[in-house]
Amino acid sequence: MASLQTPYPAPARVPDDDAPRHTSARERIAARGGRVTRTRLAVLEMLQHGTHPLSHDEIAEALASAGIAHDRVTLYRALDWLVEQGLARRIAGGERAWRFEGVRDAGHRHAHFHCDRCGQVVCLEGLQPAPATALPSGFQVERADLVLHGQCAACGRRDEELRP
Amino acid sequence: MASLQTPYPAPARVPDDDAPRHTSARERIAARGGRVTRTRLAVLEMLQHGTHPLSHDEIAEALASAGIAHDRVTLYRALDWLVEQGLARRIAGGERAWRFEGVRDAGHRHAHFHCDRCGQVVCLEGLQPAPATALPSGFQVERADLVLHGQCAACGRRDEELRP
DNA sequence: GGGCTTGATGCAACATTGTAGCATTAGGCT
DNA sequence: AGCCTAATGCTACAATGTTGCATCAAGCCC
Repeated sequence: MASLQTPYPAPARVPDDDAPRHTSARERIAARGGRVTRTRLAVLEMLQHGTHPLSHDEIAEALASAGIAHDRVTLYRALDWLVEQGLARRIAGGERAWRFEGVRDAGHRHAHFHCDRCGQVVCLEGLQPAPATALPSGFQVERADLVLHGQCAACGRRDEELRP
Repeated sequence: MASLQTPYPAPARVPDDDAPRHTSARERIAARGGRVTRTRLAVLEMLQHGTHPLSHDEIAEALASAGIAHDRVTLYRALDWLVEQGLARRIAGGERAWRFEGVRDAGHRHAHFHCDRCGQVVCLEGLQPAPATALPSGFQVERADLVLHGQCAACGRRDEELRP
């Protein structure tokens, strides 16, 4: 009977990198043996400094307005690579599209809040799933995704203004 | 400061129906004022008796092999309607596609396990997110989705057989 | 610094999942 | 049995993601 210690176990596959906050995007990419290209660089920097998970679309838009030439497919592939290397994480939002956030501390995980009104996703530091109870025999958990759904503060305020 | 009692609060919008297990699919559909059509009937029965959440595709296939004529769009709409009426729930799996499960007890919610090998999703009775800690001010939670990812028992066994 | 190798890119074409509009069918009420 | 309209079935389209392949450029070697 496999019992589950915590839904947020140690990370599986991140190499020999503790990703201290001051490591530059350029160094982190090179450290994985990947080529440092303008797309990867810009995307990783964007994710590292972002305060909430970004969708492919949002990233593409930001790249465009930063004057960085890019192709839809290239961006998909860059994101895939970053996730594969443990430099970014993929979050299933409420919609079909994935969202991505930078990974600073490889061991650190947190829940997310998805606003069903505006679609915004925010990270919830300090909120984690419970130490889980038993799982059916033979099941092995690698990670847990906890997504809270509801209405964010901004949408709540907008609501109040409309009918106070 | 809004504080969060539990990530699985009481259900929001399900009408005056406690959906006891012995209520037939036909009755449950009619009780909501919907027309009892072969598609809705077959889908709801499938979801009610299913042991794990089904994808649109799986449902379509099952309908087809049961000889029930159906259109892709009709199935989407039937599922939408069932969810809207609180007779089914929509679960975001790891993939892009939604999965659906029947709602027996409206108040009852549970977590899900997604096998990253075979893609199967199973329901985890008795596993719920922790009583959550505080949320940023102004945030209102309506529901929480907890999805554990890893390897299911079947895939684990298959693995052992290959290299014991 | 210049050339080479191969990983990364850009493009075009395709796949999957889901929606919208609209004419037609059939559920269920009288 | 007939009527009204909710559901259906088509077609067309939108959004998101993937594959194949020719071309480019990162970074290694000299």
